[in-house]
Amino acid sequence: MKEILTKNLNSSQTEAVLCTEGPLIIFAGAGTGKTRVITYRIAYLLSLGVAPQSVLAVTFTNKAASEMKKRISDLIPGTGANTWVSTFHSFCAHFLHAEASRISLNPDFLIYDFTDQKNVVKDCIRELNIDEKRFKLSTIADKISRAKDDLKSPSDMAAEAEYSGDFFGTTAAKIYGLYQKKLERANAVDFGDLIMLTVSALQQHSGLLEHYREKYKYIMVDEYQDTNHAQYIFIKLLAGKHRNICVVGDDDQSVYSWRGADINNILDFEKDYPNAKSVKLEQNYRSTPKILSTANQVVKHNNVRISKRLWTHNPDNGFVTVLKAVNETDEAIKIAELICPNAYGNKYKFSDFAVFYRTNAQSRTFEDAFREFRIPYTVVGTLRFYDRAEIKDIMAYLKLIHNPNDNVSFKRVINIPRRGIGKTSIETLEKFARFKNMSIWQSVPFAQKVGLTKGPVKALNSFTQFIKDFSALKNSGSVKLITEKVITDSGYLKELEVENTSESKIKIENIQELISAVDDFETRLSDKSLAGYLTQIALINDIDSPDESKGKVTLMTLHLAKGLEFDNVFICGLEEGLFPIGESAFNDKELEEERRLMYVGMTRARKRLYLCWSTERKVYGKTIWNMPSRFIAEAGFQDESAEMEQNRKQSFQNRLSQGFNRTIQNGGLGRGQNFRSFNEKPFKAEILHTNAQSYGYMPPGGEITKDERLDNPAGDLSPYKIGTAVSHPIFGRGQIIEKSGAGNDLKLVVLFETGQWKKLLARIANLTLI
DNA sequence: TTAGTTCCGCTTTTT
DNA sequence: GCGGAACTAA
Repeated sequence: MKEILTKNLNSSQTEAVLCTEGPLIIFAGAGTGKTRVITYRIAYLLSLGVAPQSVLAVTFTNKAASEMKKRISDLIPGTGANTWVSTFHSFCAHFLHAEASRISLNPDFLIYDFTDQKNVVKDCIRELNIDEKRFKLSTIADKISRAKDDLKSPSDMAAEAEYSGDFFGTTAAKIYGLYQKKLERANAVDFGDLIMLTVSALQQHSGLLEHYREKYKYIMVDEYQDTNHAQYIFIKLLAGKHRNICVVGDDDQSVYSWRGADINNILDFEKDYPNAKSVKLEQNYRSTPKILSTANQVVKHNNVRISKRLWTHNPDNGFVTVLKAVNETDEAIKIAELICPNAYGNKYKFSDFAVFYRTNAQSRTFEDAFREFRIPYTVVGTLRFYDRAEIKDIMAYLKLIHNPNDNVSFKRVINIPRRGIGKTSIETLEKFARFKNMSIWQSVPFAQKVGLTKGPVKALNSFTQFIKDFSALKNSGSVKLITEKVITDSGYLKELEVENTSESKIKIENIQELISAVDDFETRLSDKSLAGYLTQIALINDIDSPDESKGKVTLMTLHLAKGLEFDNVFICGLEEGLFPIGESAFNDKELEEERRLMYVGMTRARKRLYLCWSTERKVYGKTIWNMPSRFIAEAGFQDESAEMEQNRKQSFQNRLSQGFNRTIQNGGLGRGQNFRSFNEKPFKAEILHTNAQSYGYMPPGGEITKDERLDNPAGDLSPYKIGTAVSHPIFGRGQIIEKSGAGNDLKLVVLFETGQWKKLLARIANLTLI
């Protein structure tokens, strides 16, 4: 086994793998083979005879967990599959189910997501007669979540606020208190509770703690820089006996402090475990030296970090460059031009490109431009499958069948489809329920007594009957059957069919997809119960969509980019106020987190990295002028941006004089389209996501071939086109990105592979087409 | 009760 | 400039 390891690992990776006993911290820089080290380390442990059941590996995302599981069982077929690899939340959910009786918890608990949480908070704020304007839903819901991340109860929060004379905090604590009561009454827990309840169970029941400590002799934590206080304590408790704890992370990639992550957990690991061994993985296998040194240069500006320096043996064949645009549309067009099929002599697939931005709102401009340029793209992460209204509706029915006391779900579907049960009816009923300390469901029989009119009473009764009719199926029938019955018998599907709009058709499609996801769940998992399904869904917030990104350019926020890699990366909107965002530049802590986010983005690039900014940008419908982001200067581009300003001004003038025309001849739209029309929102978002094949443009497999090159604009007979790859006797290979003038006066702006930009007179530049 | 209209206020979002 | 929530009219 040792030979296999050393053959496939470098020396520090090997060192980390072989160190199995005692606390170990692995500082794993971007692209240094972190997952490889974790999986090999587990494989090595098993090869030493450690029982797979006594190894616990914890991650943050389901994606990371399943990836790790797969790689372990690839490495060790058979026993490898028995190691316990899961997310923090999923582990705790299992724990709470298993130990429910010991800690007087009803094991049928539901898991509330953030939307559910906000709904409960809303109820609390109204019930307590608190000014909704001053105490915003999401702010309070967030504050409650952060409190749980810090293992703070409502009274802890109240005491703290009291002490510091914080009125807002005092009120928030009141809301938190009521919120918690409501959750208990509905037999629901939120994400924060999963961890917090587990921690307190372990703290209060020494028998339990002893048992789990003994069980998990080896513990590994991935992305340790993202752990919050509760998770930190949880791990500390579990590892308290054998102390074989190995954490892996990169403080430079800590970008979730706003979600409670505490970077000090990783920075202080060696203080917490004084005899800890520390290994730094610094050899990068992903990026070119130029990209790495630039990223290093940027992150070096942070004060709070563990010093490290990434290096690589990779060939130096890429570049980092700055792209300056005149406005956000121009930014998108310039990027589209670089991506469009002419780019780089057909060397790349669309899926080799990624566009990162700080805020989701920025994606729209790119969607418009890419559509115009016939560039297939996929926007990652905007609206997740299980967050769609129609899916949440169906899920609410299922939750209600499982647990009728779930007020959030009750209120969600009581009038969907419309049953004539309005706001006032529900409010009266809810008030009564609250007074009697019962759920809305339990108060339905008293509807008439409370003064509801005939119609609503009748509708309420038939609704509760409808839910009750599932009671037999609930325990014995398949979840798929229940789901199908809900969809049809509730009239939900019917209403969508009658609506018959493009939106309703998509909703129906999504519902069908939900059914196949349920089917998938039933064939894959051993726990086929409704309860099992609901837990599963609460913790896994997306369905697998393997081919989603195939042959498409990826658009996403920088946060979502963590862990991924692409040959060509565009980081956009690099402007003060947008990235670093808002007021973060005035707060060292926040600024450093923004800078880490920049570092994360930069280190995603394998070969080419573009730092893009725009002098002018529309924000909330108003045009604003921004300074270039300090991160551009920190990356060492003070001079270039000045030089390029000249080029850009010139090129924008040219564009203006050409009336922004660009003709696409072999795409579906054969006519010249004016770029101004971008803002007119030509299609619905769903249509934007259709596979590019439907345009007759992308061949299967997503490879770009010569035949699909964009043609010349009509009437332009010059061989020099925007996007054409050329070679220069001195500057080497490059690509035309701007052109102006004609004939003897034809000027070209060429972006060379070295990253340099040059404006050349075509007649004397001696360029050759390649 | 619901449909239509106006008004507000906007980072990031692993679970 | 857009979406959600709150208000208003029927």
